[in-house]
Amino acid sequence: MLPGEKDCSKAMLSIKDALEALEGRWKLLILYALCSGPMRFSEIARAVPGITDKTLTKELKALQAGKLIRRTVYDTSPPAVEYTITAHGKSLRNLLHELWRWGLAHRKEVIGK
Amino acid sequence: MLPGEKDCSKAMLSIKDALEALEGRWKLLILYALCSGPMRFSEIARAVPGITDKTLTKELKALQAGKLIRRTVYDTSPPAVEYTITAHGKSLRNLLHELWRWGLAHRKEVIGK
DNA sequence: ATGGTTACTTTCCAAAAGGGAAGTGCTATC
DNA sequence: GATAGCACTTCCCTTTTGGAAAGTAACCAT
Repeated sequence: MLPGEKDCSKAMLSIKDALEALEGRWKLLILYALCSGPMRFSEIARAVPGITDKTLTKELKALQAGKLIRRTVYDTSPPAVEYTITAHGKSLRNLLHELWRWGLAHRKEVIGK
Repeated sequence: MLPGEKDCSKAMLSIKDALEALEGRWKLLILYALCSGPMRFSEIARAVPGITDKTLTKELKALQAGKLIRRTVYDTSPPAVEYTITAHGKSLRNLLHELWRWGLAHRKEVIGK
């Protein structure tokens, strides 16, 4: 920590916090899927291309811990479990939108014509 | 791939592209540091808290491959190497800003008051 | 001669990510 | 009676990530 870094590293630390909460290639995709409404486990698994059951379970737990989604169990049989995005999770919509636009541009710029 | 998923999964794939290009906890922090102007290797190492030389080297290579930064070598001794953010990299500024704001809110919401 | 700076690379190693496949307990359906 | 769906969990195994520390070649300051 050198002098003169204070303001810069404050923003740096906030960004670091955000990246820690959203780390990995799955969390934002899951949140994006949940933007269109509550979903059950198997629905999310189908909506997020390539994710395995095991990974989905883990990511859902992490998202709950970060208060980005809520888990509701309905006492039916077989039990139904619904995942809903929280207000805090919804506040990522702008970011998701930016990511979507940037991903499009990036594909044009780098991946191919 | 089920019917009815087309539009949704298109956005999903764009977001996936973006996440792939920006994966890991370091790339966005490095880009944030470079937003304030070109920097040399050791300057970036100092600006990004916690990163090691090895990791920095690797991430810089990935960022170059993704056309997000440019590497310029000055033939002095000892050699000076400068990293500059490209226009494509600069197009992430909104995203970085969103991340910064969201990180602040997240800390208040989850990590503690 | 010694030590420092620059921009890395290399080696070793531990931890985490994550895929595949199978299992679980219950129920609804054919 | 067999199969399928639900929401997971468990096991096994490979790959990836990434830290710590040392090395390197060239040069400069003391």
